[in-house]
Amino acid sequence: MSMAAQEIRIRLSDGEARTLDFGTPEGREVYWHSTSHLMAQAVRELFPEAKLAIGPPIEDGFYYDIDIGRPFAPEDLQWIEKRMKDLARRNLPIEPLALSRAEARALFERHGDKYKLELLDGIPDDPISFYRQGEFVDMCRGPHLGNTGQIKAVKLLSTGGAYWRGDENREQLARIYGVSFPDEQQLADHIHMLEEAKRRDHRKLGRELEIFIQSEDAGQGIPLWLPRGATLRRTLERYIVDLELQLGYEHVYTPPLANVDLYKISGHWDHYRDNMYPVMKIDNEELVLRPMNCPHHIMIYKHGQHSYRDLPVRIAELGLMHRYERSGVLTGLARVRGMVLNDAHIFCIPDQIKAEFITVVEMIQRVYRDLGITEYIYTLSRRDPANKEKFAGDDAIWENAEALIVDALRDLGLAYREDVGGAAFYGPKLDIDVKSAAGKYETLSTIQVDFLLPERFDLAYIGEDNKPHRPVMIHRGVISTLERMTAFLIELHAGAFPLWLAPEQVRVLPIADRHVDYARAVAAALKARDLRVHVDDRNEKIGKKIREAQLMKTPYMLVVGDKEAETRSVAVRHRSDGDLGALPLDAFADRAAAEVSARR
RNA sequence: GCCGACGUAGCUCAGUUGGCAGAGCGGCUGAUUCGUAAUCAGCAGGUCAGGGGUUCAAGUCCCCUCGUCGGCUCCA
Repeated sequence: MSMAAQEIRIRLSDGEARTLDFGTPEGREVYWHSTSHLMAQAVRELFPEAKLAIGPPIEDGFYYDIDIGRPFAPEDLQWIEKRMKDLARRNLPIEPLALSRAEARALFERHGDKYKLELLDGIPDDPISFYRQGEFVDMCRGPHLGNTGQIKAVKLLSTGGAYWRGDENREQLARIYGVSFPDEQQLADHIHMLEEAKRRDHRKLGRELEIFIQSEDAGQGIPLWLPRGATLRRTLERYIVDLELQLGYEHVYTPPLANVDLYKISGHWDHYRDNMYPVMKIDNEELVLRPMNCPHHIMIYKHGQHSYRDLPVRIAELGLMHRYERSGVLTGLARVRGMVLNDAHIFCIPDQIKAEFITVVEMIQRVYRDLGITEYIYTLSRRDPANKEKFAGDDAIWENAEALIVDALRDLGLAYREDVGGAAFYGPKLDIDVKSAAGKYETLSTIQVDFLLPERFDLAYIGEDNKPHRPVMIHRGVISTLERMTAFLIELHAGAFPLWLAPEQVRVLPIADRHVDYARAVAAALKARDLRVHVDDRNEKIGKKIREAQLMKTPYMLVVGDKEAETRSVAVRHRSDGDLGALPLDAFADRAAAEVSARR
């Protein structure tokens, strides 16, 4: 992509002309917004009955929600795209236009534009800002490009359903997604990037690399981990548990079934029931599959008395939980119905919150470094002071907690976004959103301060004054669920996991049958160094064995033949660096073991 | 859950206007013993997602169910 500024000429609703750079978020926003209008114009010409809803720019393109009484077919997109190109080529001026409320209403009524009429009712202005290009007029705040000719390269990407105003009880509209650029090469690069994301799709790689499968018979949203996937998962489990033990967490095991009363006390039964499986009545109990682990950890905290000297108490678990997710949202390992969360609950004195927060953030940074995650942002979710009734606890507690978090973030020197009103009902939180291979940010880690559950479960510690006091809970998840983290890592690394995570680290490839014994000896020596190694002892040519090891993205392939067997060496091939030449077996073992412990 | 598309061998996919279910890879057997991305030959493998219907005849047309994919809504 060209680094030079790409100037685009725009026009504000008052008619003033300005220039923007397509390379900036504002520039792209205007550019794509105008492209969505161009698409609406094309659709209107091809489908005169079409009722337009909304057509905003999004992070990587634009969409327009349109009602033509049926969904769009792929062929429709071709026609629309072609018409858009014609309209762009005609280089129509895009001009602002002020219409009075009455004029706007008359215009929409003439077209039967019921969605626009509804939007109009929500806009207080009079007159109202419109833009016109050729025959086409759309209500819009703007700004827009000065003319359609600046739209050089357009691609309509996909269609889908969308509810009017995002409300599933209202009309279902047809949405068309697209993207556009000032230059054909940029479009080609963008399409290439989309293909690359598809190539990395963890569902595709998960099957090809034998990480997991889905079984129709086992049920929806219940992936089955294959041996190689289980090895990857076990590596993650051991890594995170060891790290947590080092950092002063105590690990526990609690079962995924619970008496529903536990979740009635916690409030989940009221707030979260739609995501829970129904109650199972057995003997005299009503059992549920838990959607979260917190109440179990609270039971463990409550089991004994706690002195202020013992706090913070950090209870951790790789906790199995089940959540009912609507069938349409299930996605490979990324969105499932049964999952294992890297969960912990820190019970502390209020003035320990800041220090605990800092420790958890530092832990997350370290874990990301080890996993190869480099791009992420912090989001502080606060209470909305204008909407206090949605949040539990009094002002002083909230103000104090938010101040502590801000203070901690300042000590850490971290830039962060704020999401006012995004807090959990029980307290403020910090989310860490990680950039995925597809370029989208998703929340993998979270740290939440909770004043409510200690209250509901009547938790206490004994203070210096020999009286009971209420502790604060911090809920924190570092590596998310093992399912989602695995999906994320597959896509991040395109299946080529760093050596320490690779399910199969080394594959030994004997050249002929007479080298199999030596190959097995090599494997045994490497296993003794805790390396995960297999021997490909099939009667196949070396080229084929290499090809298949490459396709499985095996980090190291060791070719062994007469020369190597005689000198107790291995011919090392790396999956991305190629043939590295021969090394003494011990030297290779040292090199690989060092690479594993450095987690490179 | 809603809208749409799709579902053929373990995997990737062909299969004409309805007329005998196919290929490559993989698997098995045999030959071959080979030096950095696919050795050759033979064989086996199917309730065409499941159920119902139309028809002389259904992988193909219609209906229902299940699942997958793309969206919406929601989210670790």
